[in-house]
Amino acid sequence: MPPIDWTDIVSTDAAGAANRPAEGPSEQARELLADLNPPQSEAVQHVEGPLLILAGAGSGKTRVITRRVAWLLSACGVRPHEILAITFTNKAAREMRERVEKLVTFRGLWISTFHSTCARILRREIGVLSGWSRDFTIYDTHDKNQLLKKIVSDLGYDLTRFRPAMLGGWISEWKNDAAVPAADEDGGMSMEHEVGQRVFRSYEEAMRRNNALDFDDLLLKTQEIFRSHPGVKDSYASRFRFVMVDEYQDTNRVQYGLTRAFASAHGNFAACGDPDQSIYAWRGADVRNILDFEADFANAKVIKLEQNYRSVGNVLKAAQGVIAHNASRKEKDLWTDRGDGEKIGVLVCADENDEGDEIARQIRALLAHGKRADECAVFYRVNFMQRALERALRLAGIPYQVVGGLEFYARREIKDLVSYLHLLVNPADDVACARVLNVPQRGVGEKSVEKLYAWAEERGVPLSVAAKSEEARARLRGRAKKGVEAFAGLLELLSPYAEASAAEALDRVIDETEYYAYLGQLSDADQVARDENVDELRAHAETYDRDSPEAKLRGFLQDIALVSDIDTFEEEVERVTLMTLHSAKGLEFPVVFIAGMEEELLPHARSIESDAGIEEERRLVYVGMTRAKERLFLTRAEWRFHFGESIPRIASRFLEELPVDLVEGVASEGEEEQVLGVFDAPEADPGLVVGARVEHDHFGTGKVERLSGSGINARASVRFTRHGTKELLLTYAKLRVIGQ
DNA sequence: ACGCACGATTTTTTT
DNA sequence: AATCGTGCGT
Repeated sequence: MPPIDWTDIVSTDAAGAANRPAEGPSEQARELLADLNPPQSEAVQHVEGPLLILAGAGSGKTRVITRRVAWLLSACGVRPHEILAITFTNKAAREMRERVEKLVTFRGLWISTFHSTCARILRREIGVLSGWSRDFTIYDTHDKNQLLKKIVSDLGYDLTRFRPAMLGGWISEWKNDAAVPAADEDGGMSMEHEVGQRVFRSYEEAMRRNNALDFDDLLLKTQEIFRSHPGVKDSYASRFRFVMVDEYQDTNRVQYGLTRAFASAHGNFAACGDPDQSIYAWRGADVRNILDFEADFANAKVIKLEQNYRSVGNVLKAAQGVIAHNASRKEKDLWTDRGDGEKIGVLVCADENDEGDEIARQIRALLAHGKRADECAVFYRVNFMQRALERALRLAGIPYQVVGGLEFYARREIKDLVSYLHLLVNPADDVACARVLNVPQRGVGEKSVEKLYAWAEERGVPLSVAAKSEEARARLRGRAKKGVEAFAGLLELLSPYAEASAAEALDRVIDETEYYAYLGQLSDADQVARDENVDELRAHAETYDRDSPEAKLRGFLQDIALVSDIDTFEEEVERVTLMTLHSAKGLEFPVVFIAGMEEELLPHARSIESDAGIEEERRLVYVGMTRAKERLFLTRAEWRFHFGESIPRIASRFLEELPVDLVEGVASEGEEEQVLGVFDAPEADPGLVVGARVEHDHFGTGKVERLSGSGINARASVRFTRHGTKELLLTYAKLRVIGQ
């Protein structure tokens, strides 16, 4: 379909066009509907009023959303800046933008996550809240824990009893519920909660002093501004005449409130989601948001998308067989007109290494049958399972990429450099300052940092101000004093670069701190990797500058604060993908493996006590299974290495919920493991040698130029008379030898 | 101030 | 098994 230039359709009268009734859709706009089924088409053409799209797995949801955006722009005279589309990840946002761009050309459309949207709004509006400026830093979980650690020890509590991560979890819960912790049965507040409350208060004060916001704050402060300054809210609400939220089943109450605020002026709100794929209740997502949609938005139109275009019948039926066991669930009829496909492979393995090897073996067989590595994915419940799988794939020589796990931006060297950058833009950021004060080593130890902190706190000024103050430095002596002086000089030198482009500022920091030299003297096993990571960060910055030249360093920092694991996932590369089940949401692969189908892992031990917990785990399995287009394998191990010891495992209850007739390769307890049928490499034809003339069903006759690999990976390079040279996998391409 | 050794603790899932 | 934090010795 050729791109449509919406400016042509909307006409020259840009200001008035949006308020006029839509003219009949053009020929080109009609093409947007051509290949849609009736409910999809209806959803795309819905313009005014609330709309709920209940989209089953693989039902073409993304296609509907992108088409609807294109439809609004090209057929309804809506201007791009009047649309706000919220996605679950930045990656989804990027993809949606690309897909809409293929249909219509536009500028100024807001497509991003809740967090990015709020960050963007706050950069403009946060001035109305006292304490924060537009240069605020976004603290990630690590930064937050650092700050909490300092607070807990300043307040004199025991860090092993009150772990920062645990307190951080509580604080997040309290904030999002807008509630203080509940009292105990006996009416009093437990010691834990009392400490928690105290830490909470200190934390909030510190965040204000540091001009910092955590992930929760991004949403909450936006909401707060909308409440206290209705004018601000109205300006956004009237601007965004059309609001769309994807993955609505995974929104929390604050996001729900924000959604209502955005849609308050026009009521043109479209939500899209699937209650069966709600997998984030543990971080506050509330399925009621989607279940109560019709009650919340009067005259809501509800459209169900029930045709699955993704999976073969067996995959879909198996997934439905599992999800049907959820009691609290609305019935749904998903169907597919693709064939049944293969049965679901269930593999029982000895231990986690065997499980990895088994998966690697299956993948090699699939590769031999013509699949590409990037068509395969392996999902798992918890990150630590990644290691055994990686080991097996590496041993088998199968290229792979891991999504998430050890995050790029969590690495030490990256954190160091990014902290310098944050400090330039936001000198009040004490967490960043404390981190880099002695990086590279300047002889400034813990004691000296404490002295500077004390001086700063007496005056209520940031740590960086203390470092720059001669008066504060007078409290130090010797090497420490010299070191802080050097640090202050460095900050002075770097400060103009707060206004520079991301790459310029970063390069300046790297040069002035002699960061590569520092990494060099760091006697460290993964030194090379650290260098590479820094290079990668520089490349990131350069790319960012090129893509968004006006955004500069500030924009870059905001961007990288909000990247998620899945955002770095590359689909174009020919590699097997390893990721958690949570990351897999919204993706699809021809071949899917789900590893670790064991009790206490899937369902996870921490979810096992409550029915709600079990049901969420079941939905997680459902999400994983429905990612598969053609072939699905579920694996489990009978022993697994955990906490340094081998532990016997029992099969996941979800395996028993699979419809028996859709499963192959099951080994019941104690029985010999069966091998699934696909893998045996056919005997190689002895006449197949370099120089042999061969015939292929598709490419006709040709001559063998080169042979490589062996067994199921044996390949031949053949120059065909009519089709040129092709590299063929022998187990897949049936070559007949017809002469020498 | 810094390096090393020991011991504790860890594993949900993520914006 | 591996990381992280603590405490001790230099």
